[in-house]
Amino acid sequence: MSEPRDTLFRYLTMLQLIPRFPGRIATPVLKEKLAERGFNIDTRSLQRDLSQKLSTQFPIGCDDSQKPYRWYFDRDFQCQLPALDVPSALTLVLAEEYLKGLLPPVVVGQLSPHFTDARKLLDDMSANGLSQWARKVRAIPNGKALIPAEINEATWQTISQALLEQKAVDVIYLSRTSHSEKAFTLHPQGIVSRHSATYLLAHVDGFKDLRQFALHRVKQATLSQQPWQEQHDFDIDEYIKGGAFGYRQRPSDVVLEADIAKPVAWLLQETPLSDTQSIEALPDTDGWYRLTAHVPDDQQTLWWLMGMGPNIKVAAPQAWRETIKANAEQMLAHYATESSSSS
Amino acid sequence: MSEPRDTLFRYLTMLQLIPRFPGRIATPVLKEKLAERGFNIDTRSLQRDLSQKLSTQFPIGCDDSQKPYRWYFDRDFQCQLPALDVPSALTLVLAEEYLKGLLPPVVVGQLSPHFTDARKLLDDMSANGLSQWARKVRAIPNGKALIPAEINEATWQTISQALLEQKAVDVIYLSRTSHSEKAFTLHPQGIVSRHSATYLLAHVDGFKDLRQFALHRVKQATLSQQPWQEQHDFDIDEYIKGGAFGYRQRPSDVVLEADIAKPVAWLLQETPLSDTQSIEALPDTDGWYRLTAHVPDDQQTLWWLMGMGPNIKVAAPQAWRETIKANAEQMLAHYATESSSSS
DNA sequence: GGGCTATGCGACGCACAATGTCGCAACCAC
DNA sequence: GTGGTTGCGACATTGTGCGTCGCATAGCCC
Repeated sequence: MSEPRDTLFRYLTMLQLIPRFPGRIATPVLKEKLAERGFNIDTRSLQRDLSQKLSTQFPIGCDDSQKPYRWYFDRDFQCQLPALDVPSALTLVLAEEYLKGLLPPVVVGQLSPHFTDARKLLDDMSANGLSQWARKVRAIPNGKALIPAEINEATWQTISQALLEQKAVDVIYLSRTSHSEKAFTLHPQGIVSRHSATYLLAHVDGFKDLRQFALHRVKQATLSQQPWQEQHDFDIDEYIKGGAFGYRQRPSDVVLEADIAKPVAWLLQETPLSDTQSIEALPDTDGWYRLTAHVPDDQQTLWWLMGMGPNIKVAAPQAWRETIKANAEQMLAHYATESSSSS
Repeated sequence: MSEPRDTLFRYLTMLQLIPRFPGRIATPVLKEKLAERGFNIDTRSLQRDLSQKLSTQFPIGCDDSQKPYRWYFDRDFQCQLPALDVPSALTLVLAEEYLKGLLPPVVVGQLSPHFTDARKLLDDMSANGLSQWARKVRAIPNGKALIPAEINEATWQTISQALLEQKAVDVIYLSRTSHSEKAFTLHPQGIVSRHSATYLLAHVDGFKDLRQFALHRVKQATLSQQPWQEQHDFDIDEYIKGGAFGYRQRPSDVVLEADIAKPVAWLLQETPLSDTQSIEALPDTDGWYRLTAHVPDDQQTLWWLMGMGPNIKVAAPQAWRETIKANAEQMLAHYATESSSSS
């Protein structure tokens, strides 16, 4: 079934099968994969295509140190098939600004071909002055950006691959005290990215309990020979809600009632707390409003409320009110004692 | 210069020049653009390629209601040239989870071809059970996720394009009080995305001052005939630092000194506040540490400190200490009065 | 309506590009 | 050495990419 017009398509398939640099693919493997997809082609043709057609027109390299040659794409080459349009490129730029503070640099780096692609498009477009756009677009992160924990590129590659392909990994892990390195075989069950750190949820080989491993403390990771052990009843959402990351959440929502100052009212009118919120002006107050909303009963919401400081007075639920009050009292106590006896 | 092996390359260029659906491109325009890029080809060949080669192998549509036919890609088709690898796909999934809470849905939607691509890869990969990965990966946002303000897709397209191509726009804008719609001609100077709302910074036609326009209050936007007015000395970072978004920042850093409880110390050891921070255990305290760090003197940092509540005691700078103390006092005052009057 | 232009499309034919085959060389394993 | 695997140059054949021509259709202007 070597229909003639297949040529273009076959080239495209080849280009898709050749991985970006850290990866490589050997000629016979490529032939095999092409055959799987219906392109039965002679080995010789493949060789010709690679060494004469593709590698002269594309940033494709060849590792000819071993005999079945290995082919790979330049690390940062990228080509979108329908090219990016302007709005998408702008969105990518915004996305990058946000993600830089949220994900470890290496992980964002994983997407760098996309981002550079977007930047190039924008640069090319405003032919007059280059990088005009860079002076015009900003993302202001939601909270304070801590410095994301560095993780090793190879680690990320291995761990993410192991998780998704359901394999075990052998890791060398730096324990929290930072003094002892230990070797484990882990059975990955999930990944949670939170704040600026990323954690692998896994069983240690031979144990039943799930533990968290900070990826930036993994010194080395390789796919393991051990068969992967699945935890059948694992539910990552349950796990998180269970409080494992300090985000305990009771299953049900609560009704939040609070008085809020004008700036908060404005903010919430634009970006509501929930889709059932109501805000009503309070009479006889200097610009205060009554807020009612169904919100999840979790740590995040409580923090947000506390972050608003004196601009918000929580009336219900009672528990939150108590917490906030106790919190303020404690803080005050700190500063009161500290100013007199600051030892 | 019709070197023979150009064919593949020409096809690729064509595929890049054909825009995704909302856009369309007419055959003669395509010919023109190809010529610009060095592909001088007969119109007939172009037509043949489009109607016989590409549109049978790719999700490409044709609007033949008017005579110069218009061609376009299916709305959600996407093809990465070096195909996505597993780690990149996983990163995209994480990125999407974060961005959903940060950018308006339509803007994230702009990237949906990328995300669906990633999901498809992951689904295909774990051939055994579909969407395995979806049960294994979570991103926990940094702060409380408010509901992102909805904006109109056409609005985003028009505004972003106008900003980047330096054009004026005619908009119909719903004023903050939500009752009156007004028509303006705006001269876009920048876009700021913050929390879950996105703002256009622009001059109103005929005025010199810069104003903020929330994109979700723009009811309609079209490119204007008016020539674009630039504000030459505009610097978006200065503007933001000036406090326009409630993030006043003094130019210099300050030295933060504070006592922090053990959990905070752990957090900061993993994801530091700044690259100069030091954390030392305090003797004779039950797990408290002394933190010293150079941090920017901005609202964000102050909020973060306040968010830590009683787990952190700020010693310097003095101004922050006062602010936090005053804050706690005010809050306590709220609850003290309210608990006596409202219960 | 007539003529002009722009566009799409079928047909034709030539040149040359794509591909399979063969033979040889290099390398590796045993 | 021997056999298997892979890369590569050469060659012949096929057929396809592409320019060209002619015709049909649809506007547009006088």
